[in-house]
Amino acid sequence: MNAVHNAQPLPVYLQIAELLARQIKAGYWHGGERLPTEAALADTLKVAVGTLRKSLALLEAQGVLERIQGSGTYVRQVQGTQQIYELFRLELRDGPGLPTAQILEVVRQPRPAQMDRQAVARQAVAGQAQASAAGAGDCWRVRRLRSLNQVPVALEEIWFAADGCPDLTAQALGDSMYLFYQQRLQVWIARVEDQISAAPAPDWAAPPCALVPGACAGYIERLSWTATKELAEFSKTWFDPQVCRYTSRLSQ
Amino acid sequence: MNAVHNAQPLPVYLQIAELLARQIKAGYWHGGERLPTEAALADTLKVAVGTLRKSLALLEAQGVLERIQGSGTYVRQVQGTQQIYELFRLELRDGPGLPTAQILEVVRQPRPAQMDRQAVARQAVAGQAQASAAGAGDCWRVRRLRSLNQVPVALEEIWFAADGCPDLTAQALGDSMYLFYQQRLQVWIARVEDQISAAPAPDWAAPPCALVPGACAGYIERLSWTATKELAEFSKTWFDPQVCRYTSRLSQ
DNA sequence: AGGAATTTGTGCGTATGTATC
DNA sequence: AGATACATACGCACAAATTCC
Repeated sequence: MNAVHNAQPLPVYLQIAELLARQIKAGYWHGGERLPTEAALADTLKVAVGTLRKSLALLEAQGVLERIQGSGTYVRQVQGTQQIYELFRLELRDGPGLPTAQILEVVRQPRPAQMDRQAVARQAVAGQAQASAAGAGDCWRVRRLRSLNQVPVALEEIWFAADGCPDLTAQALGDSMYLFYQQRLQVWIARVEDQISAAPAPDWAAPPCALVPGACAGYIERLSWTATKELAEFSKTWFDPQVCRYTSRLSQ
Repeated sequence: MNAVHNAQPLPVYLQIAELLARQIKAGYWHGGERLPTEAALADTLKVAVGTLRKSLALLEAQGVLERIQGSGTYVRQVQGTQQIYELFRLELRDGPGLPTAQILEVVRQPRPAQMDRQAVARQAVAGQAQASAAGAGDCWRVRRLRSLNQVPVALEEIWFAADGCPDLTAQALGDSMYLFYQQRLQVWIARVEDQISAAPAPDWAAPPCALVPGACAGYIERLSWTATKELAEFSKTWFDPQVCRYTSRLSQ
């Protein structure tokens, strides 16, 4: 099964979440403001209240909104861009900033070993290891410098399958890899798993990033899956713990 | 407003999630196994399908279950203990292990500055800074050594308000602070926010933990809130990045 | 202080779409 | 192709928290 050509429309609740996030980003709703009530919003957006609630819950989990029972739904103070597509979770120490990216290098490489991980639960049941399939096809490896509010904060190394994307130049990649995946590869990232620890910065670390090769840095490994549960991306991120932090919110 | 005496029953969907997590921990459902269908489970548990789905979604977000459309709901392979109360998110590099804790120290201290943070969204609207209220009451500071499968992996420093808990000894604290909060203080932790970076290990680091004072370690700061949005806990965790990682899952 | 109105949280039930087997 | 199982969407009733009068 290839990753190309599954250009299905997004579920309504994701469209709504995306719409609201864009409106907030555009300043239509400003930080601290109270949104209309669920009933009013659902009415103007022509969706059921339950559907809207799912969108609002998602935006709350992402830290875009705060919902207070009996009071209302509020926009949290500062916001970055592209809340939905952008699963970037690094924030400056005084709060989220505007994320941008600068491409440092684009090369073609053999698929790294970390992308061979299997889905654990199914494997144990289905028995047959559902064919390691694509095998060890080539991957694109992209190196980027990430900034928040123009401040360089992290270095990224990203791998994704080269099939479905025979040619790739730095110009084709924008600030958001997820937007690129969706618009150019028709691949929608539905789930990510991050593992955060600390590690020496890579040997290609150099100014203008404050990281020094071998010096201690925050370190993130990310696996991203498509809506069809196929592994779509593997990335490593080294960030400067003096300047930014990884933020994770969980509610029950 | 004090934190004591709000012993309200948990919402049904949390009770169900708790029940399922305990059954899995007890081995009633084993790793890789497929659970009964939503309809069957909802029927035996005497709840509506929608309510059960909320429980299953929560357990999936916590990494306990994996749900596959058209196939079923599966138990993920290895599991720690107390999935619901325990929001511990450190895992060994080969997967989650059984978490335990050893109390190193319990002392009474003035409230740290980090616990004075305000709810941003409301503040901007309500204007009046809703009374810094409790002011700078005393806190208990607990230091613990955390292990996974008997392997020491992290050091923790935890603060929580001393009111409602005038006396505290190491014996009164179990392996799970959240269980302690719930059973002894009647405080239910509903939401946590973690910020992960890297930092030098504290000067009280010592064997049997592999961390060395001043050496680079993974570093987590956590704020925990009650269901009534009151700040309940502040903690710092230093972990050995050679042995374990912080794991964060997000799906849309 | 207190009660009514407002607003989100919880729970229930149903119908339809889509992926898997 | 048919049966099974989860995903999405709709709608309603009541509880709980907040706000306003």
